[in-house]
Amino acid sequence: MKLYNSLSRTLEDFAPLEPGHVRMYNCGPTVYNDQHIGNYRTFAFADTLRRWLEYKGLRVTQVINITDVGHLTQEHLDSGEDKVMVKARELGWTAEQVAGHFMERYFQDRRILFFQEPAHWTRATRYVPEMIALVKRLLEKGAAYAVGGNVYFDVARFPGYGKLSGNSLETLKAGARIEINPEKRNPADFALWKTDAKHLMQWDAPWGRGFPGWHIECSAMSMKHLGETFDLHTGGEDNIFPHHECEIAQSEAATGKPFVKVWLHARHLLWDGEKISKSKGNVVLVQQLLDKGYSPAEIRYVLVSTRYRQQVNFSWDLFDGARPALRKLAGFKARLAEAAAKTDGGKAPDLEAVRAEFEARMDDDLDVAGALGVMHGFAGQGNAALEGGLAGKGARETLALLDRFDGVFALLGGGEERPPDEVLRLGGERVAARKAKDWKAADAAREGIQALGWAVEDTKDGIKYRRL
RNA sequence: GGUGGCGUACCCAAGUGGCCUAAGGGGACGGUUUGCAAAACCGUUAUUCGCCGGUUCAAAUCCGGCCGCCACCUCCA
Repeated sequence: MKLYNSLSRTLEDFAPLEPGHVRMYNCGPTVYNDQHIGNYRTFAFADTLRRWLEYKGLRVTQVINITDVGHLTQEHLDSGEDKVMVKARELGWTAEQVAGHFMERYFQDRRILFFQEPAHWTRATRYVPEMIALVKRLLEKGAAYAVGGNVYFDVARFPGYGKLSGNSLETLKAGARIEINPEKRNPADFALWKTDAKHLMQWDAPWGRGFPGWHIECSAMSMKHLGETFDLHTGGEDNIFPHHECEIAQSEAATGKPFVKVWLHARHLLWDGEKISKSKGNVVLVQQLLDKGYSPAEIRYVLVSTRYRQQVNFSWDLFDGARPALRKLAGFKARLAEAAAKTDGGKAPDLEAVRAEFEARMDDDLDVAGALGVMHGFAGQGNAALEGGLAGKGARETLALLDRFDGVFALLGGGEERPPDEVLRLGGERVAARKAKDWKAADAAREGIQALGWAVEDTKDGIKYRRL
């Protein structure tokens, strides 16, 4: 399979360092706030990547980090407060409570959206000793320096600095909006450890009581669980610089080995043409989508259906379109399940050809849009085959392939929702009325059901209900 | 100022040198089916890929210029 490596800026054939076993690290959320739909797009990409690797028979060791130490923001630089601290003050909570609360909300959303559990959740606060050890190692190698209780990475000592982002020390200097910090040897030097008595979260370190720099956590945690060189590292495009650039610098300076083989970055999504941000008031949460009546599968469909490397512009229209699109696939699956129980008959579509086409799409840097197109074409062919009498063994084989595909997207797993009792009661009335050919009463029952937000389908196998 | 990316129908989106007079989904319209519907199936909906040049037997796909949009360089998925 091919993956687009941000580091080489080319499509590369991917093969894990250890045959059959992929080691992957996903940059996760900073838990000082609810994660919005844009965040979940990136997480959904990582989830899909893992599912695809597993489809291909590879074992995947997945690590997802949780940044539960805040990091300094521009507007709070003077006060020395980070995001978690600001939030803690707003809510009157401790930093731990803030992180714990939003982490729980994040986990809940992930369950709702059918994300798989990683092998390891790495919370930054649980890995401070590893970070300190890594900082020590960098100091010993002369790649970092301590000054006034702080430790900085010395970018001038790492020639590869800039290889991921395309920046160079010169261009960074030219566009510098970084305030000059007299402690630093080079303005691009970044903090590995900050000594700060006022910070809410502090740990003892050889350089003073304080807190770790942002970038060091990912290097320490990923290398602990995945080794000094591992296969895949994902994140949002905003992580390319400075975060991932700095991770590469400190990791490779410490080990002398390549850090990550393939870097994968998901592009951001916009909402109605604008970047999602609190100040624009366009932050959309998973819970809001659920409240509006979109199902988890519909949300997932929208999140996943545009290729991760493509910037996407979200709007309510996209979510509205997901229901009918998904209905075709879910209806196909339900019909196959019914036909599977009957005696053999009809002719199945060319399953081998469909499978090959689907896999070719996914192998091409996770072309989910293309793969979904194959699934829709498959549903079209399959439905036509069912109309032509496909049943029994052929239906079972067709269903098995559909299920196999869906293992990658997790869109069709949810069972049929049971309609409310009132809908079922009216449905019973409609059945009786139709039997008596009392069309007026039958129509009235249908209208009543529709008023409750449900649709009916009169099939030869009985009445069926579907959410509008 | 520097760095990276994008622009395909009403909307979303695949395709990156010839199977393209451009997948697929949504929407719209017509047909089959249905008591009427719904669902399903069949068909129609871009001779054209931001604009202008160039390379080539051949370009949405390569090159140059222009226009527009976005991201990063500061916390951000």
